[in-house]
This record gives sequence, structure tokens and C-alpha cells, in this order.
Amino acid sequence: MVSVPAEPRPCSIARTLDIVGEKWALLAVREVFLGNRRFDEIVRRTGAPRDTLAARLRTLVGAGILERRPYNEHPARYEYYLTSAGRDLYPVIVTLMRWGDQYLAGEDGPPLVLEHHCGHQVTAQVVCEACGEPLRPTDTRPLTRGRQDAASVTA
Amino acid sequence: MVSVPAEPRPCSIARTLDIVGEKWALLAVREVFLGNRRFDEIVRRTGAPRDTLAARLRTLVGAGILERRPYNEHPARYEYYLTSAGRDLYPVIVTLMRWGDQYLAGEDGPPLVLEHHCGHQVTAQVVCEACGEPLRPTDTRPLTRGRQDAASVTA
DNA sequence: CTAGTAAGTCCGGAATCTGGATTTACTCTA
DNA sequence: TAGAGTAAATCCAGATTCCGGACTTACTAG
Repeated sequence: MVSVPAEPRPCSIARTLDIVGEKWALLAVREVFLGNRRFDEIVRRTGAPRDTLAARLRTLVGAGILERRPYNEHPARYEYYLTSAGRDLYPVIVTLMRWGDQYLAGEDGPPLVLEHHCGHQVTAQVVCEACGEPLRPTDTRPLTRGRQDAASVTA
Repeated sequence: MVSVPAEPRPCSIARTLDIVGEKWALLAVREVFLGNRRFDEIVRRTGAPRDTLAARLRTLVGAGILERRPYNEHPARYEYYLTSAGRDLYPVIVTLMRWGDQYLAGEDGPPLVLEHHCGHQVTAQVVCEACGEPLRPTDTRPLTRGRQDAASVTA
């Protein structure tokens, strides 16, 4: 009965998902990107339960993704702003959006279309920052640093 | 006591998160990208509870992201493969990874480094497919199609 | 005959999520 | 000045989900 040594990967994806890997967290961030910064507005736009949203906003503020700024005292009222770390979640949001546009849009197309300042509709593409080429799974492989047990990347 | 009309946005991000907006779902997909296709291996690498993982794999297969192929009969054994829809989640995965590398890596840097076939380490960047320029939140705005209540995008 | 492997399922307790009502401290309108 | 409205939560109790560990099934290898 030798138990197999469980060893979850140390992984940036897992760590990130511990913070934003839940529906309401990311939808709250989406709303702030769209300019809606108030609690009730975020509740209304996302459909999240108030309790749950309050908890998520706390986590996001604690993680340094959102900043809670008072806009009124007596009674205390707050708005949520993206920090620079929060703004850096933009790529995550737009790639999620693109996937949904591709695979889950109904007959009348994507529910929200963004326009880039170049004049075209936004279609998010992920490229290698170094060479500018599109990043495809088959074109990358784990760089060996110590023991690596990942097999090759194939579909 | 006029109840405020709740109207969650129809949104590709929300729809996508209904499928993959949970830690274990995306980590399972990560493992398959890394070439680990078997149930026990995915459990071991992600640390997910077996029950939960089984449920997530079912969802992912149902959503057309993974494909379950037998590699053995008697006893029946299966492997999970990415469909093309699944491979299209690569941008989501690498942008999540980049964010974690930036904000959550410890002293010894990112736990996993990918090498692009151009020879450089992978740093995922999101660009506008049309003009190739980096996509920044301030450079995009919702294109009005019918009523839109999103304010401008500002930080 | 025993041990190991692989892909799950079953279980019961713990934690989390959910919608609705309530609270607090105002401002605005009749 | 009373009543309604606004905004950010919080409280609650029931429903759901998550979790880890044990178990099952059907083999193969020694």
C-alpha cells in the first residue's frame, strides 16, 4: 500500500486561478473594465449574489487587483478601481471573450463587440512577445529547469 | 418597493466561465496541454479531488473541449485529448500563466518556462489581430449595437 | 496467490453558495 | 416633515458543492 506521492505542480496558472478562478471574480473585474465601479451596479450587471460578490471583491482588493476608494462619507460609499495588476488581467478577459465569441455565440453573433482604435473590431490574438508570431501550443515546449515530467505538447 | 430589474449582461466571458470558470477545469486542460492525458496522472499533477475531477472532465467532454478516447478495453481505460475547441483555449491558459508569472512568482522565478520555436522564452502578448498592435484597455471601446450601458473604459 | 494499476464511484462531514430580508445613514421629493 | 429612494453591505437558513479517503472492478505481472 505504497501511496503515490501526490505532487501538484507549482504553477502560475494554478496560483492565478486561486485568486480569479471563479466566475464572479472575473465578471466583477469585467464590469470594472467596462466602467461600472459600484457594488449595486456590479450586482445588477453580473447577477452575482450580494454576499458572494462582497466576498469576491474583498479577495480582489486583498490580492491587489482592485482598489476600494471612498466617494462618499456619511454614509460610507465606495467605488472599485483597477490597479495596474488588475489592468494586466485584460489579456485574460479578452481571450476568454474571444473563445466565447467563437464557440458560444448564438445566431445574432457576439453580444459585445469592441472596437480598436485602429478602426477594426477587436479580435484578440496571442503572440510571442519576442518574435511577434502567433503562439501555438505545438510551437512551444517546456524549458527544462531541473526535473520536468511534462511530456511533449501534442494535441 | 419597486424591485430593480436585474439584467445580467449577455456576455461571452460569462458563458465561457460557465464551462471553464473553475480552477480544476482549467488545470485539467493545462495537464492535457502538457501531454498528461490519463485520469490518475491529472489527479496527481493538479491535486484535484477525484470526484471533482471526474465531474469536470465530464463537463469538458460535454462542452467539446476534450475528447475521451479508449486506449484499452477489458478493463476500459480512457485518455483525454484536446479537440480544436480545446486547443483554442491555449491563449487563455498562457495569459493566465503570464499574469501569475508577473505577480505571483516567488524568488526563484516562474515555476515553468516555455520556449518558443523562435528560440526565446515565451512571454504571451495579446494584440489586435487586424493591426498587430498590443491590445490595451484604453484603446478599445464597446461598439454600440442597440442599447449599451457600458461607460467608457478607464482605469 | 498476491500485489499493483487504472479509472472511476461512494460516502459523510465541511465549506460554500444562494436569494431574500434587514440594516444604516443619508438625500430627495411632496 | 414624513415618506420614498439610494447604496453598501450583512444576516440568515436552506441547498448545493467540495473534499479526502475508502472502495470497486477488471485486469496484468511476478
